[in-house]
Amino acid sequence: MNVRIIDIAKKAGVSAGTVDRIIHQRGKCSDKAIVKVNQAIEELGYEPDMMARNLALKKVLNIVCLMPNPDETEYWSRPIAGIEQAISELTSFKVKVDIILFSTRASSFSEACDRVLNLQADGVIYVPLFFEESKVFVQKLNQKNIPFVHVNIYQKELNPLCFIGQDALQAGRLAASICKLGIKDIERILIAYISKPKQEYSHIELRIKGFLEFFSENRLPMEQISQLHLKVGENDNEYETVFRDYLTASPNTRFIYVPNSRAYRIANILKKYKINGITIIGFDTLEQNIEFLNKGYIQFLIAQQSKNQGYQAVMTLFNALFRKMEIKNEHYLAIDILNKENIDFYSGRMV
Amino acid sequence: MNVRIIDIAKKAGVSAGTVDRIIHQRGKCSDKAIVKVNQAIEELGYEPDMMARNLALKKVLNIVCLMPNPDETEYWSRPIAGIEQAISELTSFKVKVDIILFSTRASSFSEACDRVLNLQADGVIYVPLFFEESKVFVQKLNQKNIPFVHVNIYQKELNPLCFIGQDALQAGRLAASICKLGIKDIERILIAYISKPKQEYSHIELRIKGFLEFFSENRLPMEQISQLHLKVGENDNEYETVFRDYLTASPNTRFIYVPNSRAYRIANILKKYKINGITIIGFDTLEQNIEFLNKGYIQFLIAQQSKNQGYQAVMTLFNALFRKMEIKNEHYLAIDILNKENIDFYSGRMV
DNA sequence: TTGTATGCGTTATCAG
DNA sequence: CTGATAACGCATACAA
Repeated sequence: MNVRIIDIAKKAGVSAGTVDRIIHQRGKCSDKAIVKVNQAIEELGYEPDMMARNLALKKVLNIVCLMPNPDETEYWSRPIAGIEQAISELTSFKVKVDIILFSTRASSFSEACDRVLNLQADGVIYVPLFFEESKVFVQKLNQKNIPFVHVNIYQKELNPLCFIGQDALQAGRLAASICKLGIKDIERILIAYISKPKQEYSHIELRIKGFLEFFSENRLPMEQISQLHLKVGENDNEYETVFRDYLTASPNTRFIYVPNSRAYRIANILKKYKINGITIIGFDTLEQNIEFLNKGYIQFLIAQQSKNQGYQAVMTLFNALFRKMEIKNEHYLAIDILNKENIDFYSGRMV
Repeated sequence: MNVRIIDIAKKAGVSAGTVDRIIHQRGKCSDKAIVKVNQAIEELGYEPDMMARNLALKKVLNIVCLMPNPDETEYWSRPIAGIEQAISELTSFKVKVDIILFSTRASSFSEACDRVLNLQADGVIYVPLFFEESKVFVQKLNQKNIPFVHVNIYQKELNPLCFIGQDALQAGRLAASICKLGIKDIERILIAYISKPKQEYSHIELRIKGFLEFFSENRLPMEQISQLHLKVGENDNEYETVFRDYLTASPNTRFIYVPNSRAYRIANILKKYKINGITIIGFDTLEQNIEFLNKGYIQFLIAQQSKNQGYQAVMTLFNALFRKMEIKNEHYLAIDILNKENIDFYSGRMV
C-alpha cells in the first residue's frame, strides 16, 4: 500500500497531527520534529492521497474568472466554454469557480475588479484588456496575496503567475508562410481589417509584424504587400467603399490577410460584390468565420485554441493552489491552421 | 451539502447497504426496495462522490495496452507517451495500466494477445495491426466480456467499444488542399512513399484516395498527378534510382505527397542529390520528420495527435469502466497542419 | 508544542 | 434478502 501520514508519523516518532502541521506549515512545531518528519517524508517518499484529502477537506478553494462579455465580443464565448468544461471536470473536488463578465469599457472592467476583490478569491483569472486599470487591480491583488493568471493578452510587467495564450508574432509568421506557398510573382497581398478607430491591441500589431517579418526574411518583395486599416465609426459604412476602391485599383490582389477576428466581414464584402479568386486568411473560430470557411468565402483560419485558453487557465490555478505544483509562467498554446477540410474535426481542440 | 447514499436510504426507508446493492446491482434485493430506491435517487438527484468511492475501493481496475514496439516503428512512441501521461494523471485513482509491447510480426502479436488474456484485464487497448489475429483475440475477449478500444487502425467489423484515431480519407483531402493552393498550371504532383512490399495498410490507401478525390472534385487535371510506390527489399536500394529517374523525367514536379510516416526518407534523397524547389507534404511528427521540417527539407506535415491517441484511449476506457459513462464509439482526433512556423508550439497537442 | 478523536461518503464484510 | 459497521487517508477541532 501507499505511504500514509501515519506511517511517517511512526517513523519520525511523532503523532499524525504533528506531521500534518509540518506538511501544511500551520501551527508551531519544534525544530527537531520538523527535521525528523521531513526526513521521514523524504525517505518513505510520501505523496498525499488526493482523494482522502479532498474528502476530508472543509474549506473550498475559490477561483474567480473575470472575462469580457461574449454577447459583445463573440470571441470570448470559447474561453468561457473552456472554463465551464474545467468546472465540470472539477465537480468532485472542493473547488468553486465563479465567472464574472464585464463590458469592453474600462469603467465596467474596474467595477468588475472591485466585485472580485470583495469575493474572497483564492486565485483570479482575468483578461487584462485595459492596462492602467489592470495595474490598479494587480496592486490590490498583490496586497491580498492573491495569485492571478492572464488569458489571451500578456501584460508581462504585471507579472502574472502565468500567461496563457498565443504567440501572436509567430501566428503572423504562420499566416505569411501560407501566403508564400500560394503567391506568384506579379500578385499582391493585402493586409486588411475592420475595427473601431480607437482600439489598438498589441496582439493585432504583433500578428502584422510577424507577417511582414516572415516576408522580409524570405526575400519576398515588400512592394507586393499593402495595408488597410478600415476604421468603422458610429453608423458609417465608408470603409466598404475604401476597401472596394483599393481592390479595383489593385486587381491582381491574390491574398487578403485579416489579423483580427473579423475576417467574415471582409469576406462578406467580397461576397456581396461577387469578387472572386482572392484567398482570405483570418483568425479565430467565430461562428461566422466558420460558416464562411465552410461556404468557401474564407480559405484559412489561424486558430488559437480559444476554448483551451479558458480550460488551461482554470487548471493552472487549480494545480498551483490545490495541488501546490510548480507552474511555468508562460503557456503558449499551439497555433492551428484550419480550412474547409479539417474544420469539422476541430472541436476547439481540447484533450 | 450533496445528496449521499444515506440520504436516499432514509428517503426509501431502507439501509445504506441496500441502496449500495441496488446501485451496483450486486447481491439480491426485493423488487419493492429497487423501485423505492430508484425513485429516491431520481427525486433527490443522487451523484456518487468519486473521492469517497475511490477512497473506499478495494479492487483496482486493470487496463492493459497492447502496443507495437516503438524501437521498431518510431511512430508508436507518441501514443505510448500519451498512455504514460494518462497513467500519471490517474495515480490517485484505483486504476492500474499495463503496457505490453509486440513486434510487428503476426506471431509476436498473437503471443502478446495471449499474455494479455492471462492478465485479468478489465479493459484492453490495442492496435489491430493484423486483422486475422485480431479477430481471434477479439473472440476471446468477447467470451470473457472484456471491452476493448482500437487505436489508430479501425477494424469496424470487430466492433470495438471505441475507435480512436484519424479520419485518413479526410487527412488526404487536407494534404491535397494545401497542394492546390500552391500548384500552377504546368506543374506536377507526385505521390511517393517508401515501404516494404508486403505491407498494405488501409489508412495509407485512404490517404491517397482522399488526396485524389479532392483533386477530382476540384476539377484539377488528374494527369498532373503520378504515383510511385517505392518498395524496399532486404538490402536493396534500387528504389532510390527509380525515384531519381522519375524526377529527371518530370523536372516540373512541384509537390511530393508522402502518405506514410517516412517523408524524411524521400526528403533525404532530394537533399542528397541537391534537388531543390520541391514542396514535400508528409505525415506524422517523427523526430526525423521534425528535424527535416526545421531544416527546410520537408515543408508540411499532417499530424494526427499521436500522443493524444494513447491518452484518449486510456481515458475512454477509464470513463467507461470506472465512471460508467456512455462512450461514443468513434473518436476522430483533429487533423493538424504543421510547418516550420508552428511546429515548436506543437507539443503533441494535449489538453 | 503535541496527541487524539471524529467525520468526510463510499465500499465491503459480517451477522442477521 | 437486509442492516449495521469497520475501514479508506486525511483534515480539523479539541484536549493535554
